[in-house]
Amino acid sequence: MQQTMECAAFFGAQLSPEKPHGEADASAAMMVAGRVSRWRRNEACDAVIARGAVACVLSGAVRKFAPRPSGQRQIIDLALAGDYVGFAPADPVFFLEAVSNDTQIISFTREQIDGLAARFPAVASLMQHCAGDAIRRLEHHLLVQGRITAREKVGAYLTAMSRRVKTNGTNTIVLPITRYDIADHLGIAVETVSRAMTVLCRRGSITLKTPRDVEICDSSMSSDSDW
Amino acid sequence: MQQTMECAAFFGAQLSPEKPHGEADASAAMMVAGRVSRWRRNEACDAVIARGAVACVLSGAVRKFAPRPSGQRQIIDLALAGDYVGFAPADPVFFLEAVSNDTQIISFTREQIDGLAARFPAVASLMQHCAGDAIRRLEHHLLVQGRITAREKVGAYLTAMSRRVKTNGTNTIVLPITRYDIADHLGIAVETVSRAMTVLCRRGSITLKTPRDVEICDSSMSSDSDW
DNA sequence: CGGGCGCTTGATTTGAATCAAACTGGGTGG
DNA sequence: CCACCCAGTTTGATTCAAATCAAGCGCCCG
Repeated sequence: MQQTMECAAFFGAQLSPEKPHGEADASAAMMVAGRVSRWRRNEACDAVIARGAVACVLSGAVRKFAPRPSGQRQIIDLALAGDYVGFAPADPVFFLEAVSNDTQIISFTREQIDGLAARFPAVASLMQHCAGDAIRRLEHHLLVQGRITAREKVGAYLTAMSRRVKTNGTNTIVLPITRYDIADHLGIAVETVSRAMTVLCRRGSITLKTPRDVEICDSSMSSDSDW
Repeated sequence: MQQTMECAAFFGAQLSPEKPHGEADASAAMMVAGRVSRWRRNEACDAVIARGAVACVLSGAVRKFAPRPSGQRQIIDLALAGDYVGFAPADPVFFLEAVSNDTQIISFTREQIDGLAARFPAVASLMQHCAGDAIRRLEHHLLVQGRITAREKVGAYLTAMSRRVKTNGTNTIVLPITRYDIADHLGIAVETVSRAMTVLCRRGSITLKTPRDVEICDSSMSSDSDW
């Protein structure tokens, strides 16, 4: 997914979880309708999700955030390859930025989506499904934000990432974002993120090969006292 | 809305924000398809949103939460009359409870919704719209959760409620939930909520006629340093 | 090679949790 | 009818986790 991808295969896989018919056409139609754009690290790409539009991350990752007067950013959503953003009516409070170099996005206007959904039931159900995913992502994030201790937040973030990032069979993941981003995502200070990592290391819950390469040894770390 | 309501008028208003045709049929169909249930304060009504189902609050209010081992509840969503819940695939982590006596809910199965949406475009677009609303509610909640100080959280909660609750023209609102619920909603302690209220009173930002009746005097309180 | 960014660690401060206790009002039972 | 009880709320004292302030290290990139 990180490398240049086969869009057809990409949408095909998303569109046909159960129904084996019609998704080829739907996939082709989505490719034709959508506008693909490419962004570099930290570039603002918020224009692509104006007014009810929808966008899908093809490669790289994207963060949605609200800036704070203090200079902090409240990162409310992190969309990885395959994730959709922008179902809610666009709120001027939020910005969208590429997290990594060579982030590719395919975006659709509200009209395009409605048109596609009308012609292809598979697209309509994909959109429903993806809106549900977005809701689930937000709910989960809310749960993590509400966790009491900073260690739990960081642990929960790591285990969530290990589920969302491709792992090549190992339980080693490459964190898509910096410590600063993690801090803004979890609503805690960078130093606290760093300290939490250190503690988790000492406990043997994780191993840091480099700051970005994390091996998850004990996936029960997300709870000092579990849910 | 609090009293026994005219369902037809209710759905009619929701269905016809712009299109004046067909919504009468759609409204009638929704009333016939949906199952209305009635709950008392603190009753669990989670059964109604199983497996992709959708429910709409007719009167009263409903809270969606995840219990914590500590006995705390993480309230991730508060649905008032007119709000919809349950677009995300039901997650066993979450429970649904009535907040007030005489809470009425109308619930639809996934199949019912799909059927209605297929027959009535207005219903399909209503569902999209409501999913978007749910996302916005969650995003806003995430923003509030991420706010730094407890006073800001409480202030933001109050201003949000003043927008969502009917106010009879005045800027006095009746809080739909207890301090305990507010605490679990904002991820802070009851005592902290109470103290924050007291401080906001002393500052003149609000006036407490009774603990539940709040008059909003200065709606800029939601920010010690605004967004 | 210098500079800045990302990361880590240490010392200090502080806001909120926790522990503890008292007050209120509405509802129930004697 | 009154006494009691209890859920909800408020206030105070103490503790503690995380923010803040401060500094140093490694590394990539220009």
